[in-house]
Amino acid sequence: MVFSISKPEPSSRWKRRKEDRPEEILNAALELFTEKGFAATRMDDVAKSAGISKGTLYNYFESKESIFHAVVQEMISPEIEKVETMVANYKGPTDHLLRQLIRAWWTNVGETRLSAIPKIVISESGNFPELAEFFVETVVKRARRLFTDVVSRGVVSGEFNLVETQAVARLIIAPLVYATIWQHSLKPFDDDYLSDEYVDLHIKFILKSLIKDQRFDV
Amino acid sequence: MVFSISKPEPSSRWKRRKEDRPEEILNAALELFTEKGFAATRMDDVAKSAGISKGTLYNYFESKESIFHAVVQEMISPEIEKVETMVANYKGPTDHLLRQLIRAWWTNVGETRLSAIPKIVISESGNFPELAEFFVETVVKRARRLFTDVVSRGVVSGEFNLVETQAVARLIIAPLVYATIWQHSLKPFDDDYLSDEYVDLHIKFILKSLIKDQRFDV
DNA sequence: TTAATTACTGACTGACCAGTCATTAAATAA
DNA sequence: TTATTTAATGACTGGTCAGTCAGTAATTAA
Repeated sequence: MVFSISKPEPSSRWKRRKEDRPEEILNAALELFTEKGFAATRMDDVAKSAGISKGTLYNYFESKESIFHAVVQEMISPEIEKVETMVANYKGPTDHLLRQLIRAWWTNVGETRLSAIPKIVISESGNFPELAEFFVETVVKRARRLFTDVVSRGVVSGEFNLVETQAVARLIIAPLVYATIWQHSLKPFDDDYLSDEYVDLHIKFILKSLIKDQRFDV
Repeated sequence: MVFSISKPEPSSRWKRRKEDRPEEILNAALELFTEKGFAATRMDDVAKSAGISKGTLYNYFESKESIFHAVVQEMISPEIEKVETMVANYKGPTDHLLRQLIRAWWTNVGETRLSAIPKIVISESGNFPELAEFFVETVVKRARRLFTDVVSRGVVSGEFNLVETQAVARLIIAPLVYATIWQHSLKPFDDDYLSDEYVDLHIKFILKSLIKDQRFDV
C-alpha cells in the first residue's frame, strides 16, 4: 500500500463572485503595471494574481487597454475631484492654498501607489497612443487647470507678482511628477535618496518667487 | 518580343563597408528607440533603417542592449565632458555660471535628439535594469554632481544663501528633464505648448531663491 | 586567374503572449 | 430532484520577434 499525502480536496474548484471580480482585477493589474509596465504585463499574470483564469478576465474587461482605462478612471478621477472641491471652497490666503494643494498632491498621489501611473502612461505613450490621449484629457489637463487657477487667483488678488500663470503652473508640477517618475524608474539604481526636504524646499522656492516682496507694502 | 522596363541592374547587390556600419547602426537605432521605445523597436527595422540585414547587425553588436549602451556611451558622455570642462574653467560670478549651465544643457541636450534618451531609459528600467543601472552610473550621477558643485561654489563664496545643495540640484534638474520626458511622450496629445519662457522663468525662480537678498549688503 | 577570406544575407527556430471558444460546473429556477 | 442559466476554465490559434547559422558574393591575397 502506498501512503500518499493527499491535499485536502477543495470543497469546490471555484466560486462565482461576480461582484468582487472587477475590483480585484484592477488592483492586481495596477500592481503588475507598476512593476513591469503595461506592455510587459501578461494577462495570464493579471488573472493569476486576481485569483482567476485568463478567460474570466475577458468576461469582465474586453481588452488589456480597457483595464488600464478603468484603473485611471476609478482610481485617479476621484482624487482630482476631491482636490477640485477643496480649491473651490477655500477662503484663506492664496499662498496657504497653494502650499496645501502641493502637500495634498504629495500625500494623496505622490506617496501612494497612484504615483506609478504617470510613469506607466509616459512609458507606453508611443505604443499605446489612445492610452496617453485618454490620460491627458482625463488627468493632465484638469490638474494643470487647477494649479493655473490657483496662481491666477493670487495674481488677481494682488498677493502674487504678475507672472505667466501657465508657465508657473508647469514649474510647480514638474518637480512633483518628476519625483514620482524617478521613484518608479531610476530610484532602485540610485543610492541617493529623496529627502522630505525636496518638497518643502520646492514649496519654499516657488512661494519666494510668487509672493510679493513685502518691503514697500504697508 | 516583350518590352519590359528593366530596373537598372545594380552593379552589385551590396557593398562591404566595415568602417561606416557601427555609426550608421547607432543613428538608425537612436531614431527608432526614440520613436518606439527600446522593447518595441524591432532589430529587423534597425537593420533595414541602417541599410543592412539583421544578420549584419549581429556582426557589429552582440545584442539589442549592447546597441543601446553604445548609443549612450558615444553620444551622451562627450556632452557631459564638454560641460564639465566649462564648469571647471569658469572664473566669473556663480549665478552667471549656473545660468549658463542650464542654458547649455537645454541647447546641447534638451533641444537635440539626445533629449529622447531619459524617457527611453525610464520607460524600460523595469524590464531592462542593466540599462538603467548603466545610465545612472554614466549620466545621472555625473550630471547631479555638476549642479551640486556649482551650487556649493555659490554657497561657499557667499554669493548664495545657505541651502541643501543636493535638494537644490534636484530642483534645478527636475523641470529640465521633465520637459524632455514630456516632449517625447505626452506632448503629441497635449495642445498646450512649451514656450521658451519655461526655461527662462525656471532660471529666474531658482536664482531668486539662491542669490542673497541685496538689501543689507553693501 | 584562382584561392582564401570575410562582410553580408535572410530563412529559420524557439519562445512569448493577447485574445478566443468549446467545455465544465456552480448557482438558481422550475 | 431536474432543468436552465451563466461564471469560470484552460487549451489553442495566430501573430510577433530576438537571435542563429548555412550559404552567398564582394574583396583581397596568392
